[in-house]
Amino acid sequence: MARTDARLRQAYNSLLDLLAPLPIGASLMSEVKLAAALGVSRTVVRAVLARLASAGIVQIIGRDKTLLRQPLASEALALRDDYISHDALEARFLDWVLRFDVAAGTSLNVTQLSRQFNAPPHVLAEFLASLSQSGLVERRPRGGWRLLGFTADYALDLSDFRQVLELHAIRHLVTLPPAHQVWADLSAIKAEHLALWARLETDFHDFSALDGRFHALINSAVPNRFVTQFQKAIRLIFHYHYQWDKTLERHRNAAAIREHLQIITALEAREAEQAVQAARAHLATAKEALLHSLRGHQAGG
Amino acid sequence: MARTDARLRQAYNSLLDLLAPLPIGASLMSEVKLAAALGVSRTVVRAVLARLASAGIVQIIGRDKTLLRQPLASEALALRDDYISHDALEARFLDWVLRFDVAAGTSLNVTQLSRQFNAPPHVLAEFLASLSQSGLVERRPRGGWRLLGFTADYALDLSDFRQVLELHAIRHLVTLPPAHQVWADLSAIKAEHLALWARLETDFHDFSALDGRFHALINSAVPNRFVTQFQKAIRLIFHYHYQWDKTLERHRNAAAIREHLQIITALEAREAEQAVQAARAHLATAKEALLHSLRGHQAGG
DNA sequence: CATTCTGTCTTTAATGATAAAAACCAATAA
DNA sequence: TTATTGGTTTTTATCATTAAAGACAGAATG
Repeated sequence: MARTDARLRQAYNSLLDLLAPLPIGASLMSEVKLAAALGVSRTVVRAVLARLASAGIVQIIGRDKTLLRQPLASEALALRDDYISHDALEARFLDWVLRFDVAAGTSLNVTQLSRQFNAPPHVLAEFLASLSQSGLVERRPRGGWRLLGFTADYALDLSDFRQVLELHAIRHLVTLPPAHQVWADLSAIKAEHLALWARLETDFHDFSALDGRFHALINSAVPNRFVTQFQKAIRLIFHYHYQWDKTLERHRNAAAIREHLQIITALEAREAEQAVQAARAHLATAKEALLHSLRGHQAGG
Repeated sequence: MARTDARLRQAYNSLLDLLAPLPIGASLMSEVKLAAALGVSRTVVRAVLARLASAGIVQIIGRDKTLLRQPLASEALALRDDYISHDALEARFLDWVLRFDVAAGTSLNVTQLSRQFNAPPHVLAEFLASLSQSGLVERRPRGGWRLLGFTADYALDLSDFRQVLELHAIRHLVTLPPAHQVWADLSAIKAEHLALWARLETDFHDFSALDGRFHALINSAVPNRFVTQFQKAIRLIFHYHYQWDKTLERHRNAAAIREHLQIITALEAREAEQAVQAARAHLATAKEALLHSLRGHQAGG
């Protein structure tokens, strides 16, 4: 019917915790300070105080608020199982889309998704709207949404676009002065690559995270909000695919580390063209791996 | 309360128009065919037919639907003033934002915007969510939205990103075979430039549209959905700014036409580096013009 | 007298109820 | 068989309702 009072309940319980160590007869802070302490608005604080007063835990006379008795642990208000966060929704939805073998063009319905992901419908609608910008999903003319799906075609466009941005970042990077932070970071990540190389037999799974940070570092040379935004999306999708395609994983990661090191070496020598060539080769490998994982997944079901 | 019956009303009126030329006693099509003809679902058609029957305009016996009498013009159902379309909303909102009637950082509330733009609140929420991807607007932690605004910083990022994409498109374009459609289009648009040049004294306002088509053509060489999407956003924003900055407009457009022609000439000669240099110069000019229009507008209020 | 605090009121956003529309299936007429 | 319709279920768009946030003025405190 209306907004839930989850916020009130949470604030109530938090205040009970704050009250527990106080002696009986102690006076509470002002409403404004309580609001700041609990991280809620004064309206909520007043509702909480009224509820505490009617429970006989505090007495409110004028602006004096005194603790009448210790609250019982059982007096905490029950919290309904809360909805998941936006980030969790994004992760679970992408996981579902990227794993789910739906034909491109299937229609999504908000009601079912909201049940599936335990989120209110309007949150899902908002989320789908934000996804529509990246072309994974689109609005149907009258009602509902259509999943365009993560097709091979989409993956190709994504890889190509990634290459454009990343080669530009490489070209830009070599022009940065030696005092720039990126060179220190590059040196550090080079050491990490060498360290992982030494223990690759056992820890080859760690490469996925390292790969993500390496590419983020390269792109950080271009402080552009659009580059950053795309980098985030690309990283998410590549990361998810890495999780499935376990074929030749160790071998593939070893090759990728070698490629990364070639790029780093060329960058440190300020050899722009050499770095670009190395990056081009590496991105081609990554694109191939993405398409391979896609084919394997689609074939497997 | 619930969904509006605007769809029913529109279908009813359309069907009245279809019925008008028919003689009395004529039989109507089947529900499915009527639905196809009116562009609505069969449910709506059935509701319309029921309404026509109760108005005594048609008689429905079994599956025979016969026209009893000519409908009067006054029997059309009144349409409540309909909400604006999604595209219109986008145009009006961007117009509002880009004109800087609001300071960057102000919080937006859906209710007020929904009144201002005559759109239901949830449509506005959906629209804002889709905008959040392009970084013009962001969600506030608890409720509401914040307008990040079209700052000089944003314009710089946008111009830089545009340059990355467009230079890539240029480099790609020269590698396309002579039989490719783009060369014919390029030749055609070159002629348009020369034609506009001849009548520039009077028609310099036509340049804005030509500029948009020229850059769209360049980018069409790269058939990538992300490039296309960004091109659309960039075009929108540059277009809006062109509309205000009237200082030296004729002079500026003349310069831009010369720059365009230089790019085209270099492309037609397959001189990649020369084309890139010309494009770089032109994009620098465009960036300067954008920033200039921004400063002028901010100073003006 | 300045500052802090509270009571009251207004505005706004999240949520459930609900009507309209779409989709589906079985039955029936052609 | 094939096309059409009746009945039913599912889903979406819209609205009323309520919780939360915020603003303001007046009261209380130091």
